Amino acid sequence: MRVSLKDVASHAGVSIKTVSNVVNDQPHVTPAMRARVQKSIDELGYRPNLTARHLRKGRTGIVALALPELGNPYFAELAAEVVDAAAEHDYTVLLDHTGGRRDQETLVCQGFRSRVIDGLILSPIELEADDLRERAPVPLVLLGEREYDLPYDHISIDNVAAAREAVRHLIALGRRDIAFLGARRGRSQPAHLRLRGWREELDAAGLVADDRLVAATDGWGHADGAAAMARLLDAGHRLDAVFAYNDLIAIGALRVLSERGLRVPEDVAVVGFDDVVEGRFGAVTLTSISPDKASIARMAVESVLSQLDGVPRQQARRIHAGYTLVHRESTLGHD
Amino acid sequence: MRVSLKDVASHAGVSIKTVSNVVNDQPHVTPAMRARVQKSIDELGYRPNLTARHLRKGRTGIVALALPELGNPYFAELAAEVVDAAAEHDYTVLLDHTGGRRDQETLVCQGFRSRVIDGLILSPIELEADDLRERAPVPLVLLGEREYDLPYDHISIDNVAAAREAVRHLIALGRRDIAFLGARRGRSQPAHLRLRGWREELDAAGLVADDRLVAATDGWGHADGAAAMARLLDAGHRLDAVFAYNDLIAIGALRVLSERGLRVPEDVAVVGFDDVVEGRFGAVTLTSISPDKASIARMAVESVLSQLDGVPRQQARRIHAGYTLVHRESTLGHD
DNA sequence: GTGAAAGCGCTAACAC
DNA sequence: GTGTTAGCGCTTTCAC
Repeated sequence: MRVSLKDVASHAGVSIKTVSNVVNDQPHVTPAMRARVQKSIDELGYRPNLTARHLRKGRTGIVALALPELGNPYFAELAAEVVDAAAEHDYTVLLDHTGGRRDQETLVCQGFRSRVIDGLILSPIELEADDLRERAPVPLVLLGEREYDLPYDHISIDNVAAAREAVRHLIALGRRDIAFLGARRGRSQPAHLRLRGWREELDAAGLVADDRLVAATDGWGHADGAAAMARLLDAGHRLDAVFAYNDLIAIGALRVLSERGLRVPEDVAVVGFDDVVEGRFGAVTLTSISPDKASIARMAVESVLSQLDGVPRQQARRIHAGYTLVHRESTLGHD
Repeated sequence: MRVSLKDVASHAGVSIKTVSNVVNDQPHVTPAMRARVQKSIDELGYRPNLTARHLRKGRTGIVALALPELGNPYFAELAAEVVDAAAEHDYTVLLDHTGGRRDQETLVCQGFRSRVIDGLILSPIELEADDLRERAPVPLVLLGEREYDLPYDHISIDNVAAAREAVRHLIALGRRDIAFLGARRGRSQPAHLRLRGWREELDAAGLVADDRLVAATDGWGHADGAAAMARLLDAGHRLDAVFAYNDLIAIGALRVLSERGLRVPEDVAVVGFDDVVEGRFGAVTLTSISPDKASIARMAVESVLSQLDGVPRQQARRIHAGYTLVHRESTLGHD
């Protein structure tokens, strides 16, 4: 049977309160008393029951992280950062994956597990503002590209600016026919941010943003990128560069390009988004937008914890994390 | 303020117990009563406090998964499977990463968070048997390649057999000088299983297991594989095949091979281990041992839950999950 | 500085 | 079928 505070108290011949004081490092305990209690704790092998503590304090020390999919290394790398950031505040992370499905995302927000987590960090894909009409039962922070007009903090990089920088880089290389891979198929959202950045930068450069060079995908994996690239090539449109929604799509495209005998970057330059490790080790390393994952994670955790301490946000904060464009072979050529 | 069972009870004009019965779907409640209580629940927006429930029941509904690193897609993919497997039993997953460091692994086992989790699934790297001398405070299941003589279930594929199959495949291709990439540098463990499989199969085929063709690495990432491959090539040993400890190392090696102008598989055939998605989309797709991640995850969760229901294991079970060798371009040649 | 007692929200005897 | 009550292990006033 497990040993409780009470057991320690009677073993040490003191009251529960005193033991509690020792356990919680309260100041007003005499050193002698502290030593005596500590001895009992050690002998009995006492360990505090966190569930009970949490019930009492109203906090669990757990924050949930709900991501579309762990299989995508970007999210996996981000999850690792969140775990670290949370650990710095003595918080642990409960992991969910929603599959990017609206029902799952809604469920997670509306208090699924609400009483066992202190807060939620969510990276939504399909979630709509309506799904969040009623206030989330715990502090909530949103991550990622989707934007909502809701009173929740939202942390992301400036997707439009980042996309523009990627396209600008391609244009500077002399490319003119720049495809976009990874527009969402069948989503209501009119133009997501990275696609908008692609369009804006092309417009700004006086080039045409040719919709025939926009390839939609069902998902965001390698296979989706490969399929989209193949479709574009099969359609016979001229193109000399590709800007992909993310690295996985870009890498899928790279594969098809090589199968078709097209050289990267000579024939087609490619830029991805996310800077996943995998992009640094292909036959052609991938130029990519590199979001500052560590600071995204840190800010997300801090947002949750500050909401926990203070009043719930009336006003959403839109926080932009940093990013850089990392130049690699897919736009530079081999050394 | 949050609404509790008591609030619902007084609102509906019934006792707490009745509300509890409704919430927990107990059989003996009249439909009329059930409807009335449900109405109050809905109006008040009641949601059960899981912490309190768990304190009472002694279970939290949470199982921890401690992995070396999420950045490695194998672990990320495995984590996703564990989340799914746990969900089928209405369990959720608390994620940890240990960084493969012994102190972290020990901490996790010895009850770090023990009172808030019902069980632990751990994939150890550096952990030694001594670190587990005193019984873990919750049901524990071990995953992965490390083997211990301890009373805990251990789930993995048959690493020796799988490695032998990989090497056998290489030999069948006519390769004779088969390198092993990814032996652990500076670890006490004399021969880990995949290395042993490499050696055994070479012996069985009457070939020499040349230790000069064994390249140690510090870690298990792309960069480690690239460095090891480069070292081997620089040393000038003749080799016509590579068997890597995992896919990431193999992919790093692939990169170096291509930089050096060596063709895969014509000059050097390569086999990896893990079958991560990434290996299916490189310029050269990667032949790999594919562990049945879903069943590993399922068995791990089931082991924890069965220990929770029954008596703690006196006898460890060593469970082997299935695997297959997936043939791809790195040993087959382009189509 | 230390002790006694209340109560966090829930479940499960047991009584009605 | 439904109500009453004790108590899971802890923290926290409030006395002493």
